This record gives sequence, structure tokens and C-alpha cells, in this order.
Amino acid sequence: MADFTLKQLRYFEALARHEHFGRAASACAISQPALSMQIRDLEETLGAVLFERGARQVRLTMFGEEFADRARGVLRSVDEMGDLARASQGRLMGRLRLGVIPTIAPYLLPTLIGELGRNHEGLDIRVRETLTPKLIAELEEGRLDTAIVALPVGEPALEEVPLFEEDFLLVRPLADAGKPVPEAEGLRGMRLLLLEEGHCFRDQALSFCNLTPALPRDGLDGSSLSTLVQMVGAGIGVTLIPEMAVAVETRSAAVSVTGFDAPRPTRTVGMVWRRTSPLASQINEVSEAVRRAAHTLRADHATLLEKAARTS
Amino acid sequence: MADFTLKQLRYFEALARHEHFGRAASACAISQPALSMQIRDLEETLGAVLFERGARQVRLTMFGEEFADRARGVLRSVDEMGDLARASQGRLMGRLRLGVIPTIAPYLLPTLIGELGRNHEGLDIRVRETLTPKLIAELEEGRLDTAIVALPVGEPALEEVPLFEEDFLLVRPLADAGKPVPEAEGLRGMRLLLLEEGHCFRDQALSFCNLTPALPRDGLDGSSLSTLVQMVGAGIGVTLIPEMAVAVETRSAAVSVTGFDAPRPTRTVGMVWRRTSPLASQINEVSEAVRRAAHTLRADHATLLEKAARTS
DNA sequence: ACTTTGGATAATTTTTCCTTATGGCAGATT
DNA sequence: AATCTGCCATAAGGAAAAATTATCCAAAGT
Repeated sequence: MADFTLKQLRYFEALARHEHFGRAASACAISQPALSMQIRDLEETLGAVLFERGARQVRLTMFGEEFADRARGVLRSVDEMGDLARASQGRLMGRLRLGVIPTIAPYLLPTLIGELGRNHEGLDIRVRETLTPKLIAELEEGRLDTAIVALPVGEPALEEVPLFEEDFLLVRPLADAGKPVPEAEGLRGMRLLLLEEGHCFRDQALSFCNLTPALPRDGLDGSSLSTLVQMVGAGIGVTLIPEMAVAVETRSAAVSVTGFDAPRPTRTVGMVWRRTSPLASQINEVSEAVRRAAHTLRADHATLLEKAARTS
Repeated sequence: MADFTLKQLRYFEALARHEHFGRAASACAISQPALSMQIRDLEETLGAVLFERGARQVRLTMFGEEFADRARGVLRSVDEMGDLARASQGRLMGRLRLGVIPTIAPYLLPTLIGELGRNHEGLDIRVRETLTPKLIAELEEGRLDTAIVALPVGEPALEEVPLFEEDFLLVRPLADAGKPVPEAEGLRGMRLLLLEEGHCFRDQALSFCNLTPALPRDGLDGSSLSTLVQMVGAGIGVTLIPEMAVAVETRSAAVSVTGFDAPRPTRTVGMVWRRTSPLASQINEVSEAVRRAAHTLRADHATLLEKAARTS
């Protein structure tokens, strides 16, 4: 594959513009023979004459002009590629494939997207919402850049960093609002509604109650926190939801939300990504945005609780 | 201007496709370290990471993919430029700027264009019709590629080759048809209509009659052969026209056309171009086409004369 | 004829690029 | 746990490419 070089193309373009070897050469900051040779080589590899060397004139041939047109196009593209590289430096931009588990996504994302979109014009976030194992797999396959999950994950190939901790709160029918807060063990006697198998949140809740996840349970599983809260509102039982979900899920349901006394159940939400990912710094920026978003949500939650307290 | 090379772009593209240094390297017919180094250099000059090197995986980064898209575009363009060079080899194609003098253009061009256009798809002929001195000047300025003129031209910077010889024929009013053909000197006594100054054909005709071109003449000049023939038809005088013009110019005029006895006046039509022009071989092809066209025209002329002879 | 201009050529050095050999890390294997 | 293996990075040496300076040569201008 006998091919010319970009350098030759640049020299060629200069000569085409200046129509003078000496001037073109100094425009390229090289000596005149160097340019002569490169042009000669270029013509040789092309098998065609680009310039007509007159006694006192250098002019493009018919073919040379056609060639020059395209050369200019190529050089422009190449320069743009350089710009692109420069532009994508440091700054968070381009496509970012973000995985989020279902017990976080609906509550965090609106705020997070707002947060990121505001400061990072040209950032294209693609969200994948699914269960932790799938997220991990896709991450390791390189189909995701980072994911927000409950820690720990414990995959050696993945780096993980905690973002925030959040309590699990007890959701009861309004009728139970005044009753004392049960201990962890006490929940076992109640009809505890949980998410379907596979959700890490389910496992965490069960483990808080010292229940074996494998234990077969009567059909009390819901496919989303929203469903669970509605079921609670209908008096079917009680459930746990993460702090972050309170504002959204209890807005339109007749339920009572209470925190536990110590030892309070919590989960650590964190960010994971491939150790080998060069996006580390950019993912760091996302982490910060998530922390800010979580903080905002927590503040909202606090005012909500306050209001609820005043109302009751 | 720290810039990458086409070679790097090709290596990069291979690696992007294979996602494996070893295989990409052998696809490029180089060693693996060579490819590693070129990729590293490329990333360095870009100031951005293109690939995510996993333990057992090589994948494009976000930026890498964007870069790869453009790289493919550039490589495609570059390959096309190579094709272009190959395609423009030997074969006559592209733009050809052809100058022709006015006493040839209208008669030769229709046939010539047909001749060339038939065999050379993609040939773009641009015709410039003007007097010889202008053609020569434009040729030397590089604004024309070649020209068809009467030889000799005698410019040292120009190459010239004869195409064909053609007689000058006497055009007289029909009334004079039977009269004997005058000698060259005899024309001096007649009202000889000629083209305006500047036309080489005028000078050649005058020289045939041994008249000094500078001699002031009464307003008997026409701006085209067509005009002259019309004037002859109107009985104003006689004129000379080149053989090639007969078929066209005498079709709709009541005139008689006669050849001279020896010494017959002739002119040599030829082709000229810059010695430095790389189009030599292509111009040669044009020359051949002109010869063929001239031959065709001469044949037409012969049948015309025959017909005229039968009619009279 | 002589000088000047401007590109080509020659000889040499510098830079770039490739090769082979080797190091090292992370999965895979036993 | 220890070893193996695949795979990329690094190192060192040599070949190729490209730059430089110094001429050379042809054609234009004087």
C-alpha cells in the first residue's frame, strides 16, 4: 500500500498556495530541498505530476488542482480532529453511559440530570436502569461507563467510591402512625412487603430483620417501591423504603413514615467503574454531582418531615 | 504544530477494529511494539486517551469512538485521492482548456468535440476562441493547456506539432463561376475581401498575393468568414476561405468556390502547448482526435464538391 | 556575456520508526 | 496458593526517512 503522508499533503498545500518552492518551504519552516524532495516523492507515489515547473513559475496541473481540493478537505478534517481532542480535555462531555439501580433511579435522576446538564453543555447521559448484577456485568463488558449502586460490590475489576448513606424508613398505614416504632426483630411478626427477588434493597431489608433471603414467602412482593407504598396505604402490611424515596412515594399515599431507633438500617450508595477506565476524573465529577443532588434531596426530605410533623 | 500522521491513523483504525494490539499489528504488517508505540504517540500528541487497556480487553474510550469516526472519514478520503491519481493516469480526462483561432473553431469544433466526447467520458473541454497572439499569451501564462493555431508560432517556450494542411479556396460570385482561375497576382486587381487585422488568416492570404499586410485598404474587412462569404454573394468582391470552412459557409450563399492551380495557397494548422506541460501525452491524444476530425471534414468537403460539380 | 533567480541534486546528519528481546501484570489453571 | 499464560509496555539497537547545508544547472533579465 504505497501511500503518501499528511506531511506531504501539508507541504503540497503550501506549494499549491505559494506557487514557489522557496516561499512554501519557509512557510512550512523547512528548507527548500526538503520540500522539493517531499513533493517529488508525493508525485512519485501518486504516479502523477502535480505541478508544472516552469522556468520561473510553479503551477498546479489539472490533476494537481483536483488533488488540492481534496487535500484541503482532508487537512481541514485532520485539524478538526486535533480540536476535538483539545476540546474533550478535562471537561466532562460526550456520551456517558450511566447505570442506576431501580431503587435509586427515579428519585435521584431528575435532580442529577439537572445538576449535570446545567454545568456541562454537550454532555450526553444515557441511563440504564436495572438490577445490580446486570449493571456490574455490563460495566465489565464495557457497555457502561459507570453505575450507581449499593455498596459494597466487591468486584476486583471495579473501583468503587461511596457517595452517601441513607436510612431505611418504615412505612405503615396511617392508622398505625402513633404506635411505637418496632425493633428490627419486631418486623418479622408484621406483614412485611418487599420488592421482588434480585433487588439488593430487598436483601438489605431482610438482612436487617435477620431473615434468610432464601426463605419462601407468600406473594407479598411488589415490583417497585411505588407499588409497595400503595399496598401499605391499602392496609395490606408495612414496608421499608429508602430515605430518598420518601418525598416522591408518600406524597399521594395515606401512610405514615417513621425512622427507626438505633441500630438504624442504612445502605451505602456508591459509584463503581472499571479500574481501567480513563474516565476516572470525569466520573469523579459525576460523583460530586451525585453528592450535591443527594444533599438537595435530603434537604427536601427534611422540610417534608417537618411539615408532616406540624400537620399531625 | 504537533500533529499526528496518517500512518498513526491507519494503525489506530486497525486497533479500533480488532481491539487487540497483536492482531491489529499483524493486520498492519508490523510488530506489536511498533503499533503500541504509535498508538501511544498518537494519544500523546492528542493529549487524550483513545483506548482503555483492560487486562484482557482493549476498547475505545468515549473520545476514541468519536475520533475513530472521523479517522475513518479521513482515511476514506485519502484512499479516494489515491484512486483519483490512478484514474487520471494516461487516460484523457478532467478539465482541458483548449484555445482555437476563429478561422478554425466553428468548423472543427463540432466534429472534434463529438470525437473526443465519445471516447473520453469525464473529459471537460473548455474552449477559448480568439486570435493567435492572445492564445499564445494565455498559453504561456498557464491559463490554457493547449491551442490549435496556424503554424509556425515560433515561441521557444512552446512545443508545436502540425495537424493538417489545408488549401485556401477562392470564393467568387456565382456569375464568375466559369471564369478562369486567376493567378495569385491576379487577385490584386480584384476587390479582395479579408478579415480584420489580427487574424493570421488575413496575413496569410495577403502574403499569398505578395501584398504588404500594413498597406491601408478601403473598408473591405469582415469580422468573420461568414460575413465575407455573404459579401461575396452580394457581388461586392471575392475572398479566400480555408478548405475547412467551405462546407459550412457556402451552404446558404450563392457563390462559386474554386481551388487554385499550383502554387496553391495553404496553411498548416497545428497544436501548441507549453514544453513544461505534463499534459504532453494527453495533448497527443487530442491531436489525434483533431486529425481524425479534419479527415472527416475533408471527406465531407469532397462529397460536397462532387455534388456541386454534378449540379453545375 | 554575465548575473540573478529558483528549482534540482548530492552528501551528511538527525529524526523517526521498526525490530527483537524482555519486563510485568492480571486472569486462568491446577 | 502458586503457577501459567496471554497480552501489552518498555528497552536497546539498527534501518529507513527526512532534514540540513552546499552545490549545480537552466532560464530570464541586464
